[in-house]
Amino acid sequence: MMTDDTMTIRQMCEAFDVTPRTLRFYEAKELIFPIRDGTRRLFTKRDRARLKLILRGKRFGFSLEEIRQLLELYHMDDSQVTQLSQTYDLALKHLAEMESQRDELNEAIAELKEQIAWGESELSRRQSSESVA
Amino acid sequence: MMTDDTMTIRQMCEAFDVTPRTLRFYEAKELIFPIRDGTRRLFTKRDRARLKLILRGKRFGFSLEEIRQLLELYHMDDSQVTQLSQTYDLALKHLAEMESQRDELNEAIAELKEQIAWGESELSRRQSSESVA
DNA sequence: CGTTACATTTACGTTAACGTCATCTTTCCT
DNA sequence: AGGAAAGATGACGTTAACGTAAATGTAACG
Repeated sequence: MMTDDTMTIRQMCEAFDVTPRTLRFYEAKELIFPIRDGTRRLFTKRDRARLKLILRGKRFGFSLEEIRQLLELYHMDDSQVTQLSQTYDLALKHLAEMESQRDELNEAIAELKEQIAWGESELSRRQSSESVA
Repeated sequence: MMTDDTMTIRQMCEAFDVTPRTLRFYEAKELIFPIRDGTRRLFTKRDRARLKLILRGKRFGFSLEEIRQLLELYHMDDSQVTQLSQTYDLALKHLAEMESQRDELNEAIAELKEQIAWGESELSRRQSSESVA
């Protein structure tokens, strides 16, 4: 098989819409761990799963460091499950944070919708009086 | 009345848990417009409403510049309603973004819950075998 | 009137998260 | 073989969002 399930840095960039710099940066920060083919990076399925979570975390406003810690929960090799309970606590904290963020977001959406409705009425008002002016 | 509905910078800081530097910074960036009593800043009800929206926007990962533009929708003096439709479009874009963010957040919450459940089962497994080891 | 206590302005410092060269191998293609 | 293309490694630059320190002003209190 040629497709031994790894991807080059270019393929990763296109697949996830990031730059090579970003991927190298994430590796330096120990968020992903591409294997090496000589000097080149090869990204595994695990790296892709992690990158997906990283990008999502970023959209939620988490820092890379926070994300790095959360990734420990998702990708725990059965060996170093030592800090599991600690990681578990962290996950619960994040869960609570995300749920409250969701609630607040729903609230904000409702308010924004109200404002938009007001804007719509204003727009139509101005349009109907336009011919008069 | 002593309480002419304005607050000092200290009161603001305690009320919103921010530093003076932050408030001055937001003023410099034209996100809030405290009035002056001589050289001192006095924050009005309008400033407080805006600050609340600013802090919320930040929690959702919006930049201060994005927030500044959104604030135009919430605080539009009937005079310069000129760019209303432009602002209105921006609000719709943000609404869509927020709704999609909410959906994704719900998805992430579900996944995180799954992981936490897995973590729980692992923890109990390790605990039951602890006496054996 | 002196001294705390809080404010203001100015300006340089800091951190996160990359961007942007410059330089050097490695690889692939004809 | 020999260039073009892709990848790697520094190293310095950049932006946002404040932090922090210095110098100064002013207001209230005993």
